Amino acid sequence: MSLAEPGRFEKIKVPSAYQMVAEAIEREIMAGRLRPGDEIGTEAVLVRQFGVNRSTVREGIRLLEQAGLVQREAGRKLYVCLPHYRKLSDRMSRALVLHQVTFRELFEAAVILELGVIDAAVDEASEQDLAALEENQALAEAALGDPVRLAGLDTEFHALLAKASRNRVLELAREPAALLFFPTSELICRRVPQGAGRMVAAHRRLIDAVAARDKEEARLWMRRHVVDWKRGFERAGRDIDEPVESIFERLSSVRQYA
Amino acid sequence: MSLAEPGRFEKIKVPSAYQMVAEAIEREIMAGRLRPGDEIGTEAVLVRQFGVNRSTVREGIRLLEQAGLVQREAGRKLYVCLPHYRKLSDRMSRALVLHQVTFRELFEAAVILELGVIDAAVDEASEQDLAALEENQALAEAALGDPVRLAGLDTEFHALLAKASRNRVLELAREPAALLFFPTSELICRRVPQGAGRMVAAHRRLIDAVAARDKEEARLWMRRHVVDWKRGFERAGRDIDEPVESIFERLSSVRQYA
DNA sequence: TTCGTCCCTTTGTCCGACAAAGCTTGGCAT
DNA sequence: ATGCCAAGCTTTGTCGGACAAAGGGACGAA
Repeated sequence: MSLAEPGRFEKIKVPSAYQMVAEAIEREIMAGRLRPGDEIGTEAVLVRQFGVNRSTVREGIRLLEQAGLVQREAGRKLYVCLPHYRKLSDRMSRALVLHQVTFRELFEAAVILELGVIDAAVDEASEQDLAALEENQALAEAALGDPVRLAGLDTEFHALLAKASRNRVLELAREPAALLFFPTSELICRRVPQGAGRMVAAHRRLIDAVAARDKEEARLWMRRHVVDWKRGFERAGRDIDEPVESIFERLSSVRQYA
Repeated sequence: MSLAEPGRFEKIKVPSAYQMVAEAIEREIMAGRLRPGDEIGTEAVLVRQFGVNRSTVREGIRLLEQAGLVQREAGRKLYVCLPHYRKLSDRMSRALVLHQVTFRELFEAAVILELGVIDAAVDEASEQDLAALEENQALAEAALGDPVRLAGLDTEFHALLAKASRNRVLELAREPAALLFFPTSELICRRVPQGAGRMVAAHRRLIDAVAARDKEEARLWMRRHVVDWKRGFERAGRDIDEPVESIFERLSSVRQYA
């Protein structure tokens, strides 16, 4: 029996060399001594600096690469970069799927998050934000018969609203749920005849309310919009208490690690 | 000029072998053919299955390891595991810091998220949840003079509330912000004399309101509690519009990759 | 100046090797 | 028979070296 058992002392952890390489570079980044855009030396340089083998350096770099802290440009130079929201959100979404969260959890979180977003968006949206929303709306009205395209535009619509909120914390908080939530709009638009029309109509009202800085109106329509999703989901014959994993296959992007 | 520029064609991506190894294993996990707890073969087995070198397999495994999809037990067997919220949230928090979000963004998101949490907690909290909150409260009352301990208990209090909401989507959505938000309570408790007392008093009211299933009361005190944080923050001489990176050093956990 | 070619650098992959730490097995003492 | 211990096998972490492919730069030709 060699497993650590609870007791007087903590289990001693011996960090491996590749972990220490990753941590060392990460510390430089978090401390601001390496800034996004800066180049990290070549593998050969790192080998000399850390005094470990190139294989070890490479394994360490893989950790940072996966964390989104460094990136290779076209298979070449290695440089520091800001972890991109989308990538992080993808990971969170996968975690939610693996934890078998239900559509109900997703729905209830979406109500809270999207209401919060619309509140902030009414206060903060700029002309550019409104223009982007209008453009999305125009595309959506032209795609009323295409569920796949429409679902994509719905997802984008809410992402644009989140950006208009000018609150990146909120933007990041809602994204994982959104990535799982809105794609099911595709299912709804296909199965429920009036679904697409109601969705686009709600978007119209939301844009107008944001433009008019009318918070009450905006909240009202956002609530209707999200509740519509729930109704459509049930009308499409799905159970709101089923785990989301059932529809996840189509989401798994091929270029997860690219 | 070899950089891909926007134009007629998408950039061609050539996935490397180690990425394909990671993706292949990830697909098995996401498809449910490998379940949490299952063992993944030894490196030698993977070498034979994928027909690539062990170094390549190892680099692929590093990606999965960092993604939290696989884990090694005591440096030995490799097995599939559920990505843990805490680890994902750490990563998100770091991203927020690197993106230089401000305390204002953090504060406004916290208002929305914590109000959402308390709403759900009032509906869903079980006896066990309440017992855990009471225990936390007892410890906090005994630690009124210890800012560090108190800040930790405050963070835990809100995490317990989130768990009581029985909504894992919400729980995960709030955690990254919480990891940055509540630790500053330490600063407040140290600098603002009445800070600690007000905090513990608010927690008391929150527990009671949840126990009484009184949503209005709970929302009221949660709002006061969070606004108190903001007031304390300003009274401690900090600017709400400064980026959070300024206080991040103490958060960077040493065993990020362990 | 612009273009194409050659050469050097760097990455991705492969091969082989070895020490340390787990696990297994077989023998030994009780 | 049961329990303990040591030797041996397995697996991981690390190392050293090697090579093809692709990027980048220098150099010369048009």
